[in-house]
Amino acid sequence: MISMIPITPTAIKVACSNCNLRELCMPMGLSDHDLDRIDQLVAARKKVKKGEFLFHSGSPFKSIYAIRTGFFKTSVTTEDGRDQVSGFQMAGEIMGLDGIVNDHHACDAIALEDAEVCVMPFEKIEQLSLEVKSLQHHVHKMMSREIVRENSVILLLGSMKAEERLAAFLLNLVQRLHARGFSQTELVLRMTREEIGSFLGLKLETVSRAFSKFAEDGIIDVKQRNLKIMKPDALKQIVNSQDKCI
Amino acid sequence: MISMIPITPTAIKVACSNCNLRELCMPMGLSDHDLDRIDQLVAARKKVKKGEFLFHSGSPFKSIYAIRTGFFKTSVTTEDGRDQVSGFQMAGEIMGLDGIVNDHHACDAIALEDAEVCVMPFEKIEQLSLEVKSLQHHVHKMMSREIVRENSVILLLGSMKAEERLAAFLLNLVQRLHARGFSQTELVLRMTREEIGSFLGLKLETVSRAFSKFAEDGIIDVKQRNLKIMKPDALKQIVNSQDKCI
DNA sequence: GGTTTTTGTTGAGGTAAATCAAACCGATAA
DNA sequence: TTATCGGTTTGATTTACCTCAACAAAAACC
Repeated sequence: MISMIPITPTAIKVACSNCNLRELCMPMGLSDHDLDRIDQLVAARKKVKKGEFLFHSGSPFKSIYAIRTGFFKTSVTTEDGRDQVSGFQMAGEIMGLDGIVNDHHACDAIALEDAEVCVMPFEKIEQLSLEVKSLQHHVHKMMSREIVRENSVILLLGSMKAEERLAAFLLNLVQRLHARGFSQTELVLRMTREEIGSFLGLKLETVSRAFSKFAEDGIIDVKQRNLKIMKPDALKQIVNSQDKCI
Repeated sequence: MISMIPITPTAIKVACSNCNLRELCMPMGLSDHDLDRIDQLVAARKKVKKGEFLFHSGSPFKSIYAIRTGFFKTSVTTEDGRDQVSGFQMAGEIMGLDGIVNDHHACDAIALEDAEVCVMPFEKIEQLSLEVKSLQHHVHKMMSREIVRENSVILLLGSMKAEERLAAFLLNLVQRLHARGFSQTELVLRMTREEIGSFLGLKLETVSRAFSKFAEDGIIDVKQRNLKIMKPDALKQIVNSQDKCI
């Protein structure tokens, strides 16, 4: 689905001004002058094949990346080798912001399907932010958005049970896809059950069982990675189903 | 402990330049000129009594806050009323960055003991960031640091079991306290078992049992909120104790 | 000082999710 | 066609944590 985002394969100019994802990664309402300058932010486009790393945890931080096409996962690792998926990213989303503090990346970014990203050297962004106020504010917003996103993941991991987590995850996925012009009800899961489980703090068997349960209840229709949400409201209710007995 | 940070009660000038926490919340190596301007960032100091809110989730975002003295918790809430502690903050740390994206706060901030914070209007910060490059970079670092911190919380919640979580939590606490000049081994817990549990995604009974277990094993010495770490290495080993059987 | 309230500990039993294990499916290749 | 392989489903069993409950110990309140 993601890869169906229309791009004109000929004459791709490395420029944000004619990018159809502009409103997702760049500030709006820029003057022509500022727009010209913003175009210089993207040093290059980079293709990343399915399964390849965009960056590794610990590698030097130079740039942040905006996804043009494709789908990524980011994962964090403990000293003793445990790792966990910390997020899934789709077109228009930004990766690499966690590298700023210590000048090296704090997570791995791995493509779950063939992808293309815009490479934006962070030095350049900071340079230009000094002059284009709306860009500066946009950067702040991107980072704040990531903080808020992680807040909600923390809430999910700390206070929800298996089925609630999966329901919240699915709703979040379609919501983001819908914002990109895709269906509100149908989607293709780009990740394995194990990766979903890792993200949700569950084992793959538990994820599978939750899928089966939802399907059995007629809430969703799953066939492998193809998923159709039959009763969105039922999903929402599952998420907000904290025992309200009292 | 925290409240023992020496401050001169007389003639407190609202100025970062003579604040002993400067190196924690502000960039270093500023020229005198820039330092003068930074001093203007702090609009006011604000005292927050134990149990009071510094800000509420949903309330309009205007400022971020640097803790001068005291100890806070932040907590996030689901639609259906579940809430969870998303972090504990101590002197020199910043709160409120999650408010930037949507112009309203995304969590509650509650003082766990009488506290004092520096109120820094974010508009002012952005304004001054346009001119003081090191401040701009500092803001980016603060936000990135928060992203990385949350990453590690996600890892904790998603992949560790009860005792590992508590051990990681305690180590993180002393490490931060130590960076502020306090003991590496002794600390006073500013929060209840329930709040620790909420943060760690556990019930208070589980937290209490884990404490008792650690004490029984001679790893720590707990008496109410007073805690002494007898074997830091044992704690570290518990954190990194993913079954390495194979 | 005593009384209430809050906070913390400990035990017994129940349950959601993990673990272990087997079978299944779809894709790719021999 | 059959074989292989990664991913998925499903069942049986175990276990870590939760729940419920009683009690103890501070802290707070009058």
